[in-house]
Formats: sequence, C-alpha cells, structure tokens
Amino acid sequence: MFALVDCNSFYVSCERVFRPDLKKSPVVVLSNNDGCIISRSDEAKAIGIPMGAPLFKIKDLIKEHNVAVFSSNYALYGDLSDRVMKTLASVVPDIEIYSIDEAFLDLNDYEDNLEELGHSLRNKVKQYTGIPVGIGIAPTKTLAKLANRIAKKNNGISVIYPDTITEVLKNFPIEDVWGIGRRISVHLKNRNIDTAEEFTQQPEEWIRKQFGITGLRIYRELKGIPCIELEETGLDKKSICTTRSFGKLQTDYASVLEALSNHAASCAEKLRRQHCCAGSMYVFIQTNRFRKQDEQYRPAFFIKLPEASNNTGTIIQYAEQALKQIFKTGYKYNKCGITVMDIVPENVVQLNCFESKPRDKWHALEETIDKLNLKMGKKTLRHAIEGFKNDWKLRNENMSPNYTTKWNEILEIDLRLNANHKFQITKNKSQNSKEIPISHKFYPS
DNA sequence: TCTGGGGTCCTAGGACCC
DNA sequence: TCTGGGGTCCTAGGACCC
Repeated sequence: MFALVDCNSFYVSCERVFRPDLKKSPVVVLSNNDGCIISRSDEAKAIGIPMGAPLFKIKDLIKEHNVAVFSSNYALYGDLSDRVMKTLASVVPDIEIYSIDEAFLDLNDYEDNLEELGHSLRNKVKQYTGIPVGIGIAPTKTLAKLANRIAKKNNGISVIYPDTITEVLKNFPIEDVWGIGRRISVHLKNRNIDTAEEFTQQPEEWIRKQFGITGLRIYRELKGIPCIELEETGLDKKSICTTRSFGKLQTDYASVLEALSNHAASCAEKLRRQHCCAGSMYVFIQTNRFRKQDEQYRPAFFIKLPEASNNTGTIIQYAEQALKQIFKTGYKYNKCGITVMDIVPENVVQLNCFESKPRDKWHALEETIDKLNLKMGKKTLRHAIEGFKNDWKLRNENMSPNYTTKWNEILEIDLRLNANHKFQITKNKSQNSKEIPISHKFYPS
C-alpha cells in the first residue's frame, strides 16, 4: 500500500504558522512579482477567489472581504517543507518527496490499522510543524492520489482497499485522475467516459492505442495493479532553469543583460550544489503577451558549450553571447530566462582539447564564493556584470519575514502573559498580530 | 499599471548502422 | 519490372505534473 500526504493550502498554511491571528480569516499567497493567486485558504475559496487569478482583477473582492495577501516567501516554504518531510520520514522511512507539499510513502511494512497510522502521521506533522495535511492510502500511487482528494472532504484521512476500489471510482470524475490532463479528458468525455470507473471498463487495447504506455499505466493503476514505483528522491536534475518576470517592462540591453546574468549565475550555483555541469543552454527573452497594444517578440537561442561547465563566469559568458543574438531594441520586454541542459556529474566531464580552462583553480574560487555567500547572505560576492541597477527586480510588497531562516527575522515572544491574558509578540509583529491567544501552542522542531 | 516558475516522460520520425 | 530485415540514437514537440 502507498500513502500520499499532501499539505493543505500549503503556502497559506506556512504563513499562518506564524500568524495565528489569521487562522479563521481569508488568506491568499501570490506568485512571483505579486502576479497571480497561487494559494488560498478555505475562506478565500468560499468568497469566490479563483486559483490563478491575476491580483489586479480581484482587487475589489480582496478589499471587500479584508483578505490577507502575502507575496511568496520561498525561503520560508522551503524550510517548513523540509520539516514536514523529515517528520514523515521519522515514522515511515520509505519516502518519495514528490513536490514541495506532497510525499508518497511506501506502507508495505504497515499492513494493519492503516487509518490509525494515517491519523498519527497527521497529528505528528501538525504538532511538530503546525502544517495541516491530508492523507490518502491505497494499493497504487494513482489510487493514493485519488484517496487523498477524497480525504480532503472527509476528516483528512481516506483509505481505499482492494475490494472498495470499484465503489470509489464510480463517483470520481475522470478529469481529476492523476495523469489525466485537459486534452485527454476532453477526448474521453467526447466518448462519454466521465468517471474513473467508466475509464476502467474500456478494453485495454483501446486504451493502449489511444493514450500510449502512459495511459495504460493509469488504467492498470486504477484497477489496483501497481505500475508506478516509489522513486528515489534527491536524484540529479536533468535540466535546471531560472526565469523571472521583470518588476517593470525593460527596453534597454544593459538591464536585460543584468537580469539574465543573475539568472545564469543562479543556474551555475544550482549546478554546483548538485555537483554537476551543463553541456548546453537555452536563453529566451519575451514581451508581455497580454499587452495587445505592444508588438510581440519572443525569441530564444540555443548554445552548445565546447565543454560542460558549472562555472558562473562561463555560464554568464555564453548566456551573454546568446542574448546578443536575439536582443533587438524597440520592444518592451517583460521576462527573460535561461535553462541549462545536458547535465552530467562534474567528475565525468569530457574535456575539450582546444579550449580547456584550468578547472581546479576555478573550482577553488567558486567554492569559496559559494561558502561566503552562504555565510554572509546571497549575492554578497558576485560578478560585476550582475550589476547594481536592479531596475528589473521583482515586486514583492507583502513579504512575510524569514521566521525560520534568518537570525534577525526570528519571532520574539514575551512568555509572560499580558493584561489580556495573552502572549505579547515583541519582535516582528505586524499590524494584526501583536498578541497571541494563550490557546495557540508553538511546537518548535 | 498590474497576468508565475520549474520540472518529467513519451512518441514519432529522421538519420544512421550492419 | 524487380529493391530485405533488423536495429539504435537523437530530436522536437506534446502532454502532463506541482
């Protein structure tokens, strides 16, 4: 049996851990650049804020219902995610971290009392991290995902046993099945296949022919035959990309180059973190497709490096070459990005006979820079080309403090009860949260 | 005025090999 | 007029996921 653990409204829940005053009010978290809604509390869903809605289109709704709005704080979410995963792994060591807020667990050693196991996992995560989770348990990963959906409507736990599969599939919409996306569900609905149960009633050959091996796997998994294994986590990435919208539209080469250099440096850093080098890269710039009044231009350029590298200077240098090929003045750019590909472990890089750089020297330099930046803060030491203009930087006007990752942003609380019989927050208090009710418990992990 | 960012896997078809 | 059989590797694009 597999379990799928999924954090409820994860980003919102992270913000609420340190803002207990927002426990019952509508809360949303925005995408980068304060663009779209990417996480909503139940209260926010109830007043009709749609997922993915651009903030400016629902400003009135936000104001009317006094919705708390946060810019995304990935340092905070990443850290809390880590704690959730570690808590889960402390109970069930066979874990696949599937995304920032989801994990599969292999429960084959826990055949009895799966409901009970689910509840104890759920309570433990809540107690140790403050994050509420839902848990679905079933014979295959696809069914565990499905059970997880159902769990959200129950009390957070749902178990599917081999003999209850058919019953569960009957009421389950086909478009909500893991792996069935927009295109395929349209295709299926045209043939009057609306539920997961109807899908599993089709002949196997037809599924294989229409949807290939991927569709066949979903089909069998829904019938309770495991086809998707628990995957090892922490494997090296096969491609790495860094892309950001600009805080405001950019027209000149220097600003775009500055932004792109920062993204390139970030890719190089990510490569070094997984001890890998990239053999090629893909650079793009683009105008804002929503601005119909502007002329559109969205070019990209691919470069094969003479020798795979994770050196910041080298990656920046080739990114600049690519940019030179595609940049044209006269357009208003809103985004640029770089993807590095053909990733290989750094100790098996095929050297180039003609253009090899003295690797060891470079390596020592970069290692030192990484160490310094880890200790002193990001970008303390950086390449000059990464610049000082910062004209392109993201908007994030409602960012919460880095409560768990920066010493000077840690929450401080006076543990003597004040006159209102509440704890007083003495540092990092915000307008609405100067006090914490005595019933709210913090459980540092 | 303002619309995110980061990934994986599969398939068909071309180019090549013996 | 007639032109085999079996295979691998690479790539672009599609579809999906969070």
